[in-house]
Amino acid sequence: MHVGNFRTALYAYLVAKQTQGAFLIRLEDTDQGRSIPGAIESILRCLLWAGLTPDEGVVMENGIIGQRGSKGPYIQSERQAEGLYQTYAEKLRASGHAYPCFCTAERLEKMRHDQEQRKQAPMYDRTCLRLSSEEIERRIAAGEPHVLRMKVPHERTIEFNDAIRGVVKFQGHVVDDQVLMKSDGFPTYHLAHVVDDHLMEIDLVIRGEEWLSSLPKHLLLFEALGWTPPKYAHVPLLLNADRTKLSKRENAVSVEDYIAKGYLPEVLLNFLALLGWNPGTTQELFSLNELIAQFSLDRVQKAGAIFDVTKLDWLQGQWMRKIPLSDFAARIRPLVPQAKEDDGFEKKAALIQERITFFSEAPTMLRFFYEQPSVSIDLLANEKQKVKREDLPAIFETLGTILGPISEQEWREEKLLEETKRVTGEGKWKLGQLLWPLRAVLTGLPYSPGALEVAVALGKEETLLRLKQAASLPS
RNA sequence: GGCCCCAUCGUCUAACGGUUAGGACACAGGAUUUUCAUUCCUGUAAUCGGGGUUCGAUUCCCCGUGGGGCUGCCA
Repeated sequence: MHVGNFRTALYAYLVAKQTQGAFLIRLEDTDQGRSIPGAIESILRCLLWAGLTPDEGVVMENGIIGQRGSKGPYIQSERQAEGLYQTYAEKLRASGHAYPCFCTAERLEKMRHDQEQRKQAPMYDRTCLRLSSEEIERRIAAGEPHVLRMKVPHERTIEFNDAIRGVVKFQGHVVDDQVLMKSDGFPTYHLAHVVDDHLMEIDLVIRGEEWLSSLPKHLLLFEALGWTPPKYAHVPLLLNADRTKLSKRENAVSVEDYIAKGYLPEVLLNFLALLGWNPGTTQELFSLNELIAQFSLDRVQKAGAIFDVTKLDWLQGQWMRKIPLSDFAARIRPLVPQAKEDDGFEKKAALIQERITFFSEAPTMLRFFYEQPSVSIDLLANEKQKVKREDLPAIFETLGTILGPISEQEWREEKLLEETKRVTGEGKWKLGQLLWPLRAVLTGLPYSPGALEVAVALGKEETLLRLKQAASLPS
């Protein structure tokens, strides 16, 4: 699930909840060639993770996908199988709002190419609109592949009021005769959207700005079918740093990426809500319920927002301190990857770094122990490659023995400093990194982020709770 | 090329036509801290350009400029 779609889903959810409406999931899978196995599971999992549970449509319960609601099916391929879109396509054709087109892909390609050469806007030239009804019947009867195109009234001006953008106008003659039914019998998005949103009694459509230019087509279709269109809100796009449309190439754009990195659902929700919307106050931290209470479309920004995750880490820190003590250990624990028995520290450290990017200290510290011969002493000297997670407590214990009982006053800073300098060539910088986490774990004193990480790695949940209690956690 | 949308600090953004143009993140400096954390204080930093309208434009209008989206038998 793309973060941009996730934000749109959030906005839709918020409006649905604050207006006592239903948040509905419909699966738009009319392009058979582009269906990705497991995609719907992934999307629903992300929604569930964030607490955006659908009231109706395609739902997931106990990991099983099902459908709920009286206006189903909610999967367009199933609706297509029922001949639902075909019915309305025929109505449109009968009323003269659509016509069959037999043009081949090759001809269309050549046509567009020629139009571009002549510096014209690429648009269907209506060759097939001039076909006689006899010829049309004959070619259809002969089984010739064809599509159904909508006949856009060129003389019309289509005007509409977008909830975010206000009044927007289009001249009919610049709107292309969009394909409504493909030659494989599936509808295109345009037809499916109009038919389904009417049948499912959708009264508000929140979608990305990339749809704005096809809105006149949709409005015309609602009109041709004699239906009242929903309200529309076209939200601005999320952008790359260079202000182009947010892409996978330049950013981590999948919600699953952020889940894997250990960000809390509250954090992603809070972050995304504020990218393009603000309450008009100085409040920065919002729970889902607060968003439901305060969100409004008229405070959504018109300009696109750069997807800059810098603020995400700050939010993570804020929420880490905010969540209840009782939840804390349970929510942190699963973030630590299950390293294999024979994974070395390097591997483990890399895994941790990869998965918990906001705990920067621990991997370095683990590496230090791993590479530090004088600390590892005999314990590690001969088994460098075989160190297991299970060995960690022993290592720490050994360290404790070497350093003597650790107390507030008798802290063997000198010795460690000396060793650290010898091995790393650096001084206090590494020392602080090492001492505090270690001390915290060994003595149970709540202190550093490294301690948190070590405690997680060792499964010391009591320590986690103490750390949390100290309320001095960095992100 | 055509059509449509947009334009305030580096980023996210606030500002009934009248503010020293505000906040947050990031950054810099400082205080607290037996950590590179937290917390606190301070600082650097913006209205794309040009015309109007007005006593007065960030705000309203027009023209530029810049950026983006669409221009598929994809959504």
